[in-house]
Amino acid sequence: MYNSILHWNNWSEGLAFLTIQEKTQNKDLESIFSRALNGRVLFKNHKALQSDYVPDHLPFRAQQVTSIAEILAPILHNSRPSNLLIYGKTGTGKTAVTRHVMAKLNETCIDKKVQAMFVYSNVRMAGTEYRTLGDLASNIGLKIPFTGLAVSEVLFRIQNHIKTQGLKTVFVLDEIDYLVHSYSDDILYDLTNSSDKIAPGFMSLIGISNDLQFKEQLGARVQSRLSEEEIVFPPYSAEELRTILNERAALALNQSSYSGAAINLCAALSGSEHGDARRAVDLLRISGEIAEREGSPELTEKHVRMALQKIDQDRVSEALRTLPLHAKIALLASLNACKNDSPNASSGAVYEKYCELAKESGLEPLTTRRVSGLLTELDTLGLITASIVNYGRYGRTKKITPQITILIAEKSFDSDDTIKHLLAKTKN
DNA sequence: CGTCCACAGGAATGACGGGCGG
DNA sequence: CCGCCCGTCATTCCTGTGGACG
Repeated sequence: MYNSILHWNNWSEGLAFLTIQEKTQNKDLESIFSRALNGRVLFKNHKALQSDYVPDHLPFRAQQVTSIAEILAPILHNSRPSNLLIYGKTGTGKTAVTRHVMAKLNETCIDKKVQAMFVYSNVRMAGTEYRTLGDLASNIGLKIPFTGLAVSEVLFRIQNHIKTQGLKTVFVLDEIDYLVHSYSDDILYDLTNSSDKIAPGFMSLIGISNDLQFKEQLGARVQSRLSEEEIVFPPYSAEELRTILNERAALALNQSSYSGAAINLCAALSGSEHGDARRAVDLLRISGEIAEREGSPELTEKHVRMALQKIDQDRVSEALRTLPLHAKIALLASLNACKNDSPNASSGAVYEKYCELAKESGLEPLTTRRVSGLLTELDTLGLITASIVNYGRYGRTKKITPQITILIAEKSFDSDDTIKHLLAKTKN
C-alpha cells in the first residue's frame, strides 16, 4: 500500500519528494500522513484566508457599505440605480465591500421577489474586452462563444438579451482602469449609453479602479455617465490592518495556534507602505501553510518572515518561467551587460548583448523597438528597473538595472535548454 | 542659446494560429 | 469548407525630448 502511494507521489511531486523520501523513515511518514488527515492543527477554516473570501464583517468600512447600499437600493422598487465609480488603492477593501453589498442585496431581492441580477467581473482576470463581455453575458444566462464574434456583436447580443428578458442588471467591472488603459473607453461608452436599446430592462455599471487618476483618462462623454456617483476608499492605517488581521485569524486559525506578535508582524510587513489588506491576508495564509507543513504547533514570527521570502521568490520564479523566449534572452542580456563593475547599462548596450545571445542560439534578433518594449515589460514585472536618463549631448536612454541575480534566474530557468546554454555562458 | 544625440514610445499594419457560424 | 474575427507578437515608420556641448 505504501508503495502505491509513494509511487503516485513521485509522479505528482517530482524530485522534491524524493529527497524527503530518502531521509524519511516510515514512522515519520506516518506522522506526516496522520497529521494531514487529522489535520486542523493550525487551520480551522482555511477558506477565510483565501483571496476570494468575502468576510461577513468588514471593519472600518461601514460608511462605504452604507453608501453603496443606498446607491443600489432603488433596484428594490424596480428603478435603475445610478452608475458608480469606486476608487482606492489595492487592498483597501473595494472588491470585498462591493461583493458583500451585492450578496446582501441579492438575498433581499430574492426575499422580496424582486427580479434583479448582480454580475461581477474582473476585467484584468478576463483579459480582454471580448472576454469581459463574454463573462458578463454568461452571468446573465446568455451563451457567447469564447471566440469568433465581433466585440460589437457580443455587445448587441447582451443588450438584446436584457431587452427581451426585461432584465434588471447591475454590472460590476473590477479593475476597470485596466480596460481603459489597454483598450479604450469605447465599450464603456456603449454600455453606459444603451438604456433606450434595452428597455424595459436596465443596466447599472459599477466600476472599481485602483488608479486614483483613472477618471481623467476617460473621455468626457463616458466620464459624466459613469461617475454619476463616486466613492473613495482610503488606505487602512497600520492599526486598522492589525484589527482586520486579528479578525481573520480568529476565523481561520485555531485559537491557541498563533501569537499576537506574529499577526502584528504580518500587518507591519505588508501594510507599511499603503495599508494593503489583501497582501497582509495573503502573507498570513502563506505563513500558516509554512507552519503547518513544518508541523509546528504554533504560527510564529519566524514563519511570517519565511513566508515573506517565499512570496517574493514565487513571484519572481513565476514571472520568469512564463516569460516569452525573447524576453528571457533580453533579461539575460541585461544581466550580462551589467555583470562586471557597472551596476547598470544603457538600452543600446543591452540590445547589442541581446543580438549576440540571440545569434548564439540561432535565433533571428528582434528589432530595437521590440526589445525596448520587452525591457519595459520586464520593468513592470519588477525583474529589472528601467529608468529614463538624459546624458544631454550623449543622448537619452533607459538605464537598465537588473533586480534579480543570475542565481535566481538559474533556479527558475532550469527546464529550458536554449536558455540554459546562454545562462552558462552568461555566468562566466 | 540652439543643436543634436540616442534613444523613447505612439500608431498603423501585418503575419499567424485558432475558433466560430453557416 | 469558407469567410470572418479573435488575440498575440512583431515590424516599420514616425514624432518627441532633456540637457551637455559648442
